[in-house]
Amino acid sequence: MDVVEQENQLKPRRRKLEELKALGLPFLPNTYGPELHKAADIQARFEELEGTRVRVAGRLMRVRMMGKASFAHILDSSGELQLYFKRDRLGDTAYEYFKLLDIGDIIGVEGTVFKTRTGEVTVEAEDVVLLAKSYRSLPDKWHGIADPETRYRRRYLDLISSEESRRAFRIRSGVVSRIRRYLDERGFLEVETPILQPLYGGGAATPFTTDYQSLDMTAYLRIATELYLKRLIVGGFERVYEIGKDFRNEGTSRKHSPEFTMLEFYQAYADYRDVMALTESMLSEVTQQILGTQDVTFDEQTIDFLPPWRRLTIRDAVLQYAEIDIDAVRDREALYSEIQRIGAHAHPDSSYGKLVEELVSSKVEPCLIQPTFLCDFPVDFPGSLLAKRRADRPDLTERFELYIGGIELGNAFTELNEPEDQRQRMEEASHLSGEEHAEVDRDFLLALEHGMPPTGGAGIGLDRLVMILTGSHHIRETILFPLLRQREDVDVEP
RNA sequence: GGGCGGCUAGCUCAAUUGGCAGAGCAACGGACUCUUAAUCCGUGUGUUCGGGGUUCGACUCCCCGGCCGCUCACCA
Repeated sequence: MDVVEQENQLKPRRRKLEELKALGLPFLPNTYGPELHKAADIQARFEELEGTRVRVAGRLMRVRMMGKASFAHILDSSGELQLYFKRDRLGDTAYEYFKLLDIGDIIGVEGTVFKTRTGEVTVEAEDVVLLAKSYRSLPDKWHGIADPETRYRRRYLDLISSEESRRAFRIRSGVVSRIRRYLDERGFLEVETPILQPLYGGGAATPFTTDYQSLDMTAYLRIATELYLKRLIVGGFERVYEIGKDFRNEGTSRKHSPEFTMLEFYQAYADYRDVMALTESMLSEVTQQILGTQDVTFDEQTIDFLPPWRRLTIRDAVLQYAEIDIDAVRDREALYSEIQRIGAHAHPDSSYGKLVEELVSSKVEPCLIQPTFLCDFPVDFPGSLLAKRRADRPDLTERFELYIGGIELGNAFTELNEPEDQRQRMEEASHLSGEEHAEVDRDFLLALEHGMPPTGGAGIGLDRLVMILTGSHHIRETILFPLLRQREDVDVEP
C-alpha cells in the first residue's frame, strides 16, 4: 500500500483524536488502574452488581449511535460487554468525546450496571476515557478475517475478531498447565534439556543446522528430547518430563509444523503397558477438566476419551483393515506382492518394516478415530530404534503409537536399556543408505553402559492433541505464530 | 520439490465473449434518547499481487516471478 492510501485510512482517526483532545477532557492516561471489573464477571454477578458503579476497560468493537444516546460493545479478556451512553447522563462535552471515538479504540468507562428492555446486562456510562487510539480499522465485523495467511501473520487481529480462535488458544494453555499438574502430582520432575545440540537424535527427522561461532562448532536444533531425558533416568531422577519445542526441517502439512511442542515423559521401573495406562488416564482427565466432558467432537465424529482405550497390535490392525496377516507373510517379497494385490501403494525398494509402515499409514491409521494404542511394532519398523524387544518375540518391540481422530498423537516404548543391542541398532540405522539417520550417539551409549533401570517413556505431540480438543483441522490453528515466509511488503507507517 | 486453485477498495466479495472496475461492511457528512450485523438520506476510497507480452482495448488471454491454500512426495 502506498503512502497516499495509508493517509486515507489513517487520517480521519488522527483528525478525530485531535478534535477529542481539544474538548479539554482527560485522554490517553498512562494507567487506568488495574482494579477493573471484567465483562464476564458483571454478567455473572448481575443480581449483586445491579445499580452499583463499576469500572471497565476494553476494545470498542461495535457502536450503534442514535442521536443523543448510543449503545456499544467493548471486548476485554473475559468477553464482550454492552455499554450505554446517554447525553443527559454524560453531559454534552463527554458525549461529544464519545462520538469522536473509533471502533478499535481502547476505552475505559465508569458507570452503573443495569439491564436493557431486551434483557442484556449493560453499563450506563457516567465517565468515559480514551486509553489507546486505534489508528487502523479492525477486520470486517461480520466476516472477520477470511484469509488464513492474515490470521497467522497478524494473530492479534485474529484474536480480536474471533472468539473461536481465542477459545482454541485458551484450551491450549489449559492443556499444558493441566498436564503439568497431572505429572507433578505423580512425582514427575519437570526438566529442561538442550535445544542446541552437538548431535541430534531420538528420531529420524532432518534437523535444522546452525553454527556456534564461539566454539567453532556445528550445532543442531533438537528433533526430540528423548536421549537427554533417558540420561536423567540413568542419573537417578526416576520420573522426568519435559514440555518444549522440537524442530524438524521437513515439509509442512496440516499435521506437521517445523517447530512443534512435544511432551516427553519417562518413568523408571515401568514398561509400555504402564505408560499406556498413564497416558489414557492423563489425557482423559485433562480433557474432562478442560472441556467438562470426555466426548469430543472432531471431524463430525464423537470421540470418547473415557478409558480404557482400545489396544490393537500391528498384526491385528493390518489383519483387520488390510486383510493381510503379517505373521504369516514374513518375507519382504511376499509382503510386497500382497500389498500390490490389495491395491495399496508401497515403494518397491522399501524394507519389510517400511512396507508394514506404509500399509499401516494408508490402511489402518485413517480408521483409528477412537483413541487407540497401536502396539507391538516390528523391530525394523521405522521408529523402533530406541524400543526394547519383547522377550517372547525378539522380532517385535514393546512400543505403541497413540491414534485419535486418525492422527498420530504419540509414540512410546519400553525403553531399550541394553547398550549392546542399542549400539548395534544405531550403527545399522546410521548406515542406511540415503536416510536421515543421526550419527551414533556414543555419549548416550556410554550413559546406558552405566545401567538404566527398566523404563517406560512416551512422546506426545501437544499441538496435535490441541487440534483434537479444539476441532482444528490444521496444526497452524493451534500455534499462535506459525512460521511463514517473510514478506517484504509489510505496510507500516512511513 | 511436483500438480491444481487463489490474489480486485481498509475488510468480505462481484465484474457476462476481451469493452467505462462495482456492492455490503468500515470511513466521511447529516437525522435519530433501549440499540445489538441498529435504521434512514448523501459521498466512492483502486498500482485489479509484481514484471513482461498479445490486442484498438486486459481484472479477464499468454509468459516469468512472488505469496497463500489444497494435494502428492517427504516426514520412525
